[in-house]
Amino acid sequence: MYTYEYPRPALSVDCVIFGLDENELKVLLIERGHDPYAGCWAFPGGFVDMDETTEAAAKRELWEETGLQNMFMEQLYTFSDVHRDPRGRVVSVAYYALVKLSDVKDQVSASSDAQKAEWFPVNSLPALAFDHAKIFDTAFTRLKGKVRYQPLGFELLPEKFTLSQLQKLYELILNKELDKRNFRKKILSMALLIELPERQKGVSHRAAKLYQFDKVKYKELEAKGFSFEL
Amino acid sequence: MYTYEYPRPALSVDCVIFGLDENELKVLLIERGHDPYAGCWAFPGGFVDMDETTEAAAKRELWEETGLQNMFMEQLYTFSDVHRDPRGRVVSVAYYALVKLSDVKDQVSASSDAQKAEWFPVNSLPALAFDHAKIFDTAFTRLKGKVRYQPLGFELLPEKFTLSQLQKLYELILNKELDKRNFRKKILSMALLIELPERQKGVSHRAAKLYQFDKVKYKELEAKGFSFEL
DNA sequence: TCAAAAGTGTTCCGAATACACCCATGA
DNA sequence: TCATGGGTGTATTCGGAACACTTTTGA
Repeated sequence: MYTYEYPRPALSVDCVIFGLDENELKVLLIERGHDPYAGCWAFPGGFVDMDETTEAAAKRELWEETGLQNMFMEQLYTFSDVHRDPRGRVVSVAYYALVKLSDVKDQVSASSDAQKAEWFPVNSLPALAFDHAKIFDTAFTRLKGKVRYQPLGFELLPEKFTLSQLQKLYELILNKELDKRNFRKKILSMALLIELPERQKGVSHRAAKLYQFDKVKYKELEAKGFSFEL
Repeated sequence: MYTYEYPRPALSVDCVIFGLDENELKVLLIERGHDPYAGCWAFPGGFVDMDETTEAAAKRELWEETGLQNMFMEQLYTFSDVHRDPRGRVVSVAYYALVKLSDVKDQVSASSDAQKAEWFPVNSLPALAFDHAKIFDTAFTRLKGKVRYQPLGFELLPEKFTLSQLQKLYELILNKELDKRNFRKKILSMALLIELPERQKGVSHRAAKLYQFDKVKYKELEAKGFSFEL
């Protein structure tokens, strides 16, 4: 057996979780109960066990701290500044995740009894612990970049959504207005949306058709070289 | 002072270094001198010291093992499979780098006395140690994806190059033929190439004009929202 | 004079953009 | 009946794709 006898940095994970709340993009933060940075807000995270991958650790921590699971999650970047944690050398592998906030909004506050968890609009975050402001910037930049050529948007919407909801989502993330007719033409021309035999309910105006993203078809097309692009 | 008293995975870095050799894209491999995987080829890499970032570690290892420095380098992905290293738990932060192979070809073999370093065409790699085949796939996929919307190609060419060299490079990486006139039109229309008052020498056909990439101008345009795209 | 690569414009087609009005619904 | 958002088509413009011949050079 071979072993390494050098001192090792500690290894942690952190998760930036995005959720769409009505007309605002939000992220989930945890209020730290003790030092360092007691009272500060931080992304959920923790240390990696010896028998789990970093991705498994990220999912476990998320489950433990927020009760969330089964969302879209992807590795973001590994942060290794020597002094990023005052307690000593900690290298952190960051992930970002997208959740259908409409489905889980109550769930989060209910299950995070020990710690205070809260959704904050991406444009008005409180002071963040460690280098989490940097992690957030990296995550948000990645999301903005990737949403244009990968169908990430659907991970943030409910299963059934209207075209206006979809458009608003893109306008929020890309931070620019889109033409309604052109947007619809383009998104429908990809033939990746299933039109449901249902409509919106309880709105005081004409009810919009509901659509669903056809994940199966997307996977097929993707394998054939098709690339989603907005 | 706070400390963590849990067992920690070891933390290493690995570098996939791409170089363009005539009409082939190659990567640099090191032959392993001892177990595990003695005699196998692997990407240069090593363990992260307590007082350096992973990026610094990657650059240091590269310098120690190959004598290379000052090349373009970017974090690729962090690999954390529990059994990726038979010696125990090792998490590795992988980087990829691009070098102007024409400038450094001899340098590498000269400085890597202790270990055998060799450039292999990306399409005929030997068996690789650990999960390095997976790391390579990730790196090559990233390169192919990123070269289209970031001016990475120039990192692989000599300072002064011809448009044909540039085109061949893109054809190699994207693995498809490009139309000469359209390619030139497009690349010149970006106005990011400086036409030098020089030409190719020693060729038995009409000598091509030499160009240089205008990095300064690119940075300016990029800051204004311009995006390179081939 | 031959071989080999450099260099150069135009036409065509499809996609992106810009743009304005009627429809359905609940209050 | 009014306010609110849902839903639809066309004309124009711009960029991408296809395509072939002349020029220069050294061997």
